[in-house]
Amino acid sequence: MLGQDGPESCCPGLLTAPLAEDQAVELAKVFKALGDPVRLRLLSMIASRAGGEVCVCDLTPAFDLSQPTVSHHLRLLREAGLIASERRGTWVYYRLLPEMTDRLAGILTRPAGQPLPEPAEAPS
Amino acid sequence: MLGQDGPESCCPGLLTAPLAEDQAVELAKVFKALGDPVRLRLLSMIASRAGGEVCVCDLTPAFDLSQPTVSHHLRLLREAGLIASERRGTWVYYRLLPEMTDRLAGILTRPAGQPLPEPAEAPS
DNA sequence: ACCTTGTATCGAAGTCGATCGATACAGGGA
DNA sequence: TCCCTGTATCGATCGACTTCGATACAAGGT
Repeated sequence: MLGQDGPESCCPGLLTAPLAEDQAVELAKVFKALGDPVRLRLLSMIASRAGGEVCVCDLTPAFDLSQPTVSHHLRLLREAGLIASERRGTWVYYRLLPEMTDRLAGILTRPAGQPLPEPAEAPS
Repeated sequence: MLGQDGPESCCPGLLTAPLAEDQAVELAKVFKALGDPVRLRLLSMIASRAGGEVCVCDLTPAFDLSQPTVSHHLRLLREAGLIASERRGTWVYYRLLPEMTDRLAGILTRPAGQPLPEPAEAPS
């Protein structure tokens, strides 16, 4: 997904060169998963947890939402490649997949020397 | 917007501490603006342009979309604080606001030493 | 003043997404 | 085996979003 580490497809960064259509579609799925306050809070609760794992039973009561709704949001985060889940006995634990957040951070980081903005010419 | 540079409110990062509700709401607006392939391509076309500015008249024909639709997407990117616009004569030029992408990159960057993930105990 | 071109706003149509209650599934304990 | 708890899936509802055509607005040229 998202080109992993092929040197040509994924990593020149959003801010360096125009994004191809299919790369944009893939990236948009991940950003869309982050585009909800509940999912952002879920992600930050999972990522900031010492030990790297959180039980769903600790996440659900932190929201004024039904259990199916929280489960739905966790599913979207998982399908976006941001978190992974593992069942151990009765409980399910979620953990951050830092490869994806690392990739997003890289995509949003502009190269060191940004050309200075000066007024453009009138277009054709 | 989004706490600017108060040392307490915005910048500990998504991955370090649980996000407060209102911070999550603000952040989600920006990520939601990035959660669409058309807007991602628009942003990357604007950001990667030498000179730092792009005329709308150069952006619109790059999509199989009506002119009002492209204008709508540009508006959402602008309202998210990702780009700014300026009219010069007949044409309108858009440019990247790198403060916002810088902030997102910082928010998605985890601190150097991430604690090693090891299985958690059964919850109460 | 009028027309022409570039851009934004408006209102409507169709699709997508968040949320819920009901229900199914998984696993441990009596 | 049966029940109880934790979690996921299903189906429906309702609001939000994307898209369009029509139209308004801005600015330059004739």
